[in-house]
Amino acid sequence: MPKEIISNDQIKAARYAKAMGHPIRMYVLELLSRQSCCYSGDLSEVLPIVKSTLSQHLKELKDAGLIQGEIEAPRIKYCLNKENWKEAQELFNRFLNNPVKIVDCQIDK
Amino acid sequence: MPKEIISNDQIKAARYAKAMGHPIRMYVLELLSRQSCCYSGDLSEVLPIVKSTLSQHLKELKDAGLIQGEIEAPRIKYCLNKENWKEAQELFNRFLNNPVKIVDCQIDK
DNA sequence: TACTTTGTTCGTAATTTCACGAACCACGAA
DNA sequence: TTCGTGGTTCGTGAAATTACGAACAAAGTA
Repeated sequence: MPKEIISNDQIKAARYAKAMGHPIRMYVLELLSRQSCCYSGDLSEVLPIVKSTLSQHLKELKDAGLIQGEIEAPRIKYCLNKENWKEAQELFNRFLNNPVKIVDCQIDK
Repeated sequence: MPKEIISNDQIKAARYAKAMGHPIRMYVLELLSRQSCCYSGDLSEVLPIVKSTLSQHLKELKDAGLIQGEIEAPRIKYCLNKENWKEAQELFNRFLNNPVKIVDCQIDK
């Protein structure tokens, strides 16, 4: 949709950011970045939303490529998608840790 | 809205992430992180959207606290909101650079 | 086979987002 | 005062998001 002025990295970073743009999804991601995996039922017990809504949030994280589910008996085990998580880390690290210049605008007129 | 299970930091990070969740806004933020400031008109010339839409995106970034505008003659100069930008950096750095554990779930049953 | 557990999908409703054009406002210049 | 210039706000649609409950599906257990 946007022209070539917008880089692929910016589009990718925006997609990851959008997936992170909800407290519930942030919670899940942070949990998975510390705990390696979890089950939807465990989340459902703790979070203030019904399971169908949680399922939707998990689907969004999955569609964005940030997590992945693995069938395990009656349950489904969720973990980070390591590959894409790494990509997101790199994109955001590069983006955020750009040293902010103090020089004023080029266009000074 | 969410219970106490979700931390304030997660809510804040989600708010920043949401603001970053569009390629246009990503573009603006990345520009400002390299260039210290810019004018809406310059962006409008380059980006494939009309100026009213751009204005909306800039407002979202402003509302999220990531940028600020300063009136300057006929134009408005936009820069990063240094304070909040720093906060976002810290939140995301902490969040993203959590070393991913390889140990399996606690709940192994 | 019937029951239970675990999650997804469906249908619905309220809200928000995204994009556009038209109208408007502030302010310096003629 | 009138005219540009530069942006914002308003009004409007189309589409996406968020949330819920009900219904459904898969797979192990009685």
